Amino acid sequence: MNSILDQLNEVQRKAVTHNQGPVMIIAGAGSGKTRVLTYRMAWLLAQGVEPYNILALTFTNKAAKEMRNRIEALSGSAARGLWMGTFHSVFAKILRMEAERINYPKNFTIYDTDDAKSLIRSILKEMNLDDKTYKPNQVLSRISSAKNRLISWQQYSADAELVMEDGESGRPHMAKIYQMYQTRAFRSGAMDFDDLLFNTNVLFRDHPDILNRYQHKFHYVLVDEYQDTNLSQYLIARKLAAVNRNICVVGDDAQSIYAFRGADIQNILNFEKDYPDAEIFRLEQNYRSTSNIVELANSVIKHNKGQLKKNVWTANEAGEPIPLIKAESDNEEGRLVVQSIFEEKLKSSCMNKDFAILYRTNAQSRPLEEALRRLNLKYRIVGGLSFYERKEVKDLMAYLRLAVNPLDEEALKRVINYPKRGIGDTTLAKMAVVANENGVALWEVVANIRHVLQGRAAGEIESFANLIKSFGIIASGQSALEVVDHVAKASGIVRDLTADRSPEGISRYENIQSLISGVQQFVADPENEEKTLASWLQNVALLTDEDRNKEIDDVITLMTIHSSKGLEFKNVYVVGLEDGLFPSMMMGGSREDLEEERRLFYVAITRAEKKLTLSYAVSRFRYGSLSMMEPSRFLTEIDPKYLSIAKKFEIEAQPAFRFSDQFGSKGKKPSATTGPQVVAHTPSDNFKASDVSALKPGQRVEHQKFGFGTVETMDVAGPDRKAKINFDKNGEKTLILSFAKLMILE
DNA sequence: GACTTCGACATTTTT
DNA sequence: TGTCGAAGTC
Repeated sequence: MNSILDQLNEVQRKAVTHNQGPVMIIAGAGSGKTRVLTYRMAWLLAQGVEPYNILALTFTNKAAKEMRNRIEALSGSAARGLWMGTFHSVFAKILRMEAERINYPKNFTIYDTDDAKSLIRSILKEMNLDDKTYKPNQVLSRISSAKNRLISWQQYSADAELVMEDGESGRPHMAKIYQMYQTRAFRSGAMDFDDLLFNTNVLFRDHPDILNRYQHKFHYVLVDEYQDTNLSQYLIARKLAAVNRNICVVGDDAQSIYAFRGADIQNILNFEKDYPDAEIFRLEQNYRSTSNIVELANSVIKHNKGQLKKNVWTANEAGEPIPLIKAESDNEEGRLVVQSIFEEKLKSSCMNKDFAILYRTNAQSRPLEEALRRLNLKYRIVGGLSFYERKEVKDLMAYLRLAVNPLDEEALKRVINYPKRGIGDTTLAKMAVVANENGVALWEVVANIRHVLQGRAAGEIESFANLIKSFGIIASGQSALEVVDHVAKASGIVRDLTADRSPEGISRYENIQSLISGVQQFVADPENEEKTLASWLQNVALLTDEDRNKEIDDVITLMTIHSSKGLEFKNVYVVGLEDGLFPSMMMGGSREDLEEERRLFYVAITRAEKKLTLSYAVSRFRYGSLSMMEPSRFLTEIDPKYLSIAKKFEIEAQPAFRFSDQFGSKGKKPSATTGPQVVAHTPSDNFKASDVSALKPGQRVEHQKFGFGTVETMDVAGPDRKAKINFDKNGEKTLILSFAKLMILE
């Protein structure tokens, strides 16, 4: 075991061997974070700690899987039985064992985001609410953030402030929707992602005996990516570690990029307050990247305030300076980036898999794909619509869900008329009314349809109910593989798909086959103790990564920066560095939002080992029409000495700013000779883009970048309506209203 | 009840 | 731009 410790630097070694009491490891990008975590567990195992006494929590399946592989390489079979997985998967497992205690069926369903949205839509319809004021997405995220803060629907409706907020934003029925949503999901024997964590908290709160059992079971609790925990997760970890106090958290506040889904960076910033006796280790040596890359990243992140003190450095060589590519359009950006990859491949004889292209939004992938195809470069897109989101896969999954839990309303609605059996919307609506009136699940009505309906439709419903019941019987008796195979055929899905001989139809059929072989693999994997359909479903419901993609393929990877977290590539291209896109204009414009975007940029930069390339386009197709872009403010924050064409950037930056002239601005521009030609403006703390459809000449406005100004003239209304605005510090600018971030004052 | 067409709409990130 | 839901037609 000592030989293992030899592979660590001094701080790493201390962090690994200091295994009693609370520990926080602040791990800079590329500093061997995963290595420390895995060695720490291997070290514990070597000290004779039983694997089932160790709980390791991650955020992604990918991270959990990688850690498992690495520990197995170190400890071999001793690692078997470690409790390791995502927060959601570990606690789904625990909830499943303890389900009766909180009145859920043992085989509860896990609703994915689509199920949740569809449920919200049904509720809105039934409550006669307009889904334009109550956008399902917004409703869901409001509910989600409440649950992440452990606010039940009862507390929500009793909370004057929350209710007032909803009233002010024109959505007074939000609390009621939340209540309905929870009630219906509960009746369906279903939990959404947030419920898994919320209900774990409920379980531990209301059942001290259970909490006590797990507190004593887990002698050691490790949390990866601690900066991404939300309140719900934070409390779970804290409670579980309260007895043994052997909690070890690893994270990097500079890489916190999930505030939008409730992550609270304060959790890591306050660790020392929570555990005054905590031992803190700082991993500051970066082993991944060239010093140019490390220092460029540092020069970016230092614009954020309120960080944990750390100094990331590297002993690696300086490496190449960072090129900045300027393109006239998104298509040209694609061509230039791909061309650069092509040349780099020849020059340094890299493989395809040594390259990654990172962007802020999935929509940016298309021009890149086209360029890659033109040069015949193989690539793979991570994210986008995953395998499990395909219609045919979801259809089969819905049948399987029903086999395990017929109460599952979303699954029921999905397949009650697929394949076609003449049960239409009218009948369904009728049944829904009956279900609501009696406060029972939709399934109860379906299963007892003769009490409600007679006639042809009733006959169809009856045979559907019998089909589902027969699936249920098979599911409880046979192995997952047999069930899936049977259900695929008996449901009529296979027949429906094989009837379609078009290429798409064939590929749909192949997806079904692929799902079946997925079950086969699951059943064959010794790591999965339970081989039932129910446990497979639970497993799959929490799978989003395309873990299915074999890494052996030599392909270029395209993905969002978010999904690149934790990965590294020899060559990284960060594209679309334009204001409004990155940083995203969807963010409110507050300092916190901007800082999160900046951390996202930091994450992107630090994925690169040998060579980093940045790019932006002057114009880009968005929402179907062409829009003019300005270089990202982040580019101006980079110390130019790290850019290979720093000087050129300054010169080339001008055309980007000149575009306002093309729209007729005669305003005087500041005669700066270096840097961007805009007098910097820091948006007010309460800056928020206003609805500008009613903007009038004479009004005072604030622009995020140009500062305060007065509206001079307005174009006629239209999709690219423009306004001429005279800015106090930056002169006249003509802005396209649909893209300008303006706050109307007074 | 099934199918077609049209129109509106939204486009940030994920367990 | 493309998706998705709703209304309209057979």
